[in-house]
Amino acid sequence: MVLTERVKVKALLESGQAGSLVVAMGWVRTRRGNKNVSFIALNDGSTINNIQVVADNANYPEELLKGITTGSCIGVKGLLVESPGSGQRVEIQAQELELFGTADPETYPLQKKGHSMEFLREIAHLRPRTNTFGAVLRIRHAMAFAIHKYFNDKGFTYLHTPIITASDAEGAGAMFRVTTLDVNNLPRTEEGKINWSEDFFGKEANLTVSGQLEGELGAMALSEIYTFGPTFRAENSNTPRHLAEFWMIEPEMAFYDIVANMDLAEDFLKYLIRYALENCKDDLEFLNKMYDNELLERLLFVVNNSFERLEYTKAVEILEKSGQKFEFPVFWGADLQSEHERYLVEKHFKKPVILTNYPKEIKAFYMKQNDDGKTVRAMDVLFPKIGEIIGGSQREEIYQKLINRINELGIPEKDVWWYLDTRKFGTAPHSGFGLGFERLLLFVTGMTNIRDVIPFPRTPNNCEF
RNA sequence: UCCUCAUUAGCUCAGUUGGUUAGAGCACCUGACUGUUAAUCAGGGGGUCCUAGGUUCAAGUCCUAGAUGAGGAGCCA
Repeated sequence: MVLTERVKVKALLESGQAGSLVVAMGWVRTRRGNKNVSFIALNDGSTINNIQVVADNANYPEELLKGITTGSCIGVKGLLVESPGSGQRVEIQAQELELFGTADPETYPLQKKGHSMEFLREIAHLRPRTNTFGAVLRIRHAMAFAIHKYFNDKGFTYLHTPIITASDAEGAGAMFRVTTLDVNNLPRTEEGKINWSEDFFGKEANLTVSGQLEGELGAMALSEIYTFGPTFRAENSNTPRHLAEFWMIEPEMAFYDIVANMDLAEDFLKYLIRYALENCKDDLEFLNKMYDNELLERLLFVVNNSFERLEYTKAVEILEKSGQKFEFPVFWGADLQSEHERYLVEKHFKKPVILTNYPKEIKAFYMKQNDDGKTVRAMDVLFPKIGEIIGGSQREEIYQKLINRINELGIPEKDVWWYLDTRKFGTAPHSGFGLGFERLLLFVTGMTNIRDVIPFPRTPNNCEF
């Protein structure tokens, strides 16, 4: 069988050109049949749907047929014909069968029955072969592509911010250290401290927790940029919404105020969800059927309704008047807890909410200070079930205000001198936000654990595969 | 990291107030069936009851510690 003759299953199912001789290759999902005939459900990952291969057993050696079990890999050459059976429009009447790789049914872990997500996480090297992960990974790809398309079409420049950074001022959480020093024999200074000047970069280095600060440098030249890359947080977070290694999209725009920032965030999210609805129909329908009957409805609702925009102060008032009993008290100045956010999104407004103008004490140093002296122009986009999907702000562009805040917080100027330079030379009003890619995927796929929307999740105590 | 719950066959789970030889469905193997759709039907094999201690005449079941997993919380995207 000639490999280059292969046609993808998706194309075969869509072609409807019955009568032509075709070659298909893929992994066997099930084989049924009797003494005379075998029905093989074949999948190559190009679509969630399988193509049915029909083989007359008499035409093939018993050894070959015996090897065609769930999980094995085969090639088939045959006639694409209209299927007499119900359940599929076309099927392949096999003329040649080639067994590329067997999968011993006694030891192959995947069965044709459904498996728990927990079990599949333990065999993450094989789970892409399941319907669920095939669907999730195709949707993940579609969303990554749509993100680039959206920004490209809008004239944004894709900026590659560094993954290794020596700046510890991002303040977004604990970092993973990057070093080439021998950890069993660390060089010491005369005071007995570790001598980082002997390390690879001549100073302490870590994996990035955010590309934002460098993103701002790009925006101060290219006007509109975005980053899309891996991000690392060494927090000991054990939840269905956190990963130690995740992907983040961070647009940063000169000449955008907080309102333009919100407009972009809302338009962006709606574009992505609409893109999924239009381009991942089969996969979404599968997920809707198998996991979450309200998934499609929820996606359509978000696309068709405007997000609620609300100031932090108003949110606190609503929560105080709600009569709800919360575990954590609500008062002006308190950081909103999950239960508060969930009440606003899922009970009060029943739609996505954008909260703005938070107290400056609970937000990062770089956020634009309001004239009231108390709040900053932060914005959090809150989604049902997911919580915070986007965090962003207008940035403080006035040098003196920014440096005052840095000093208040005790951030060493020498670490961020290059960041401060943007405010010194040709500063501009600007804004940006960060979208957690896997959190977006949680929402779009209806999966409930973030470890199930990334191929190989990294979490505390888990770095397998 | 804290709180709660769980861990029994390859997978998903049942297992009564502690009491004989630990069960089911699916998967797997064998056989039957001329077109099946998570095929069906009959039969068969398969167990470190998470680990280590302890209580007891007797522990899958009770107690202690640990490991692993899940949910909630915190941190955040």
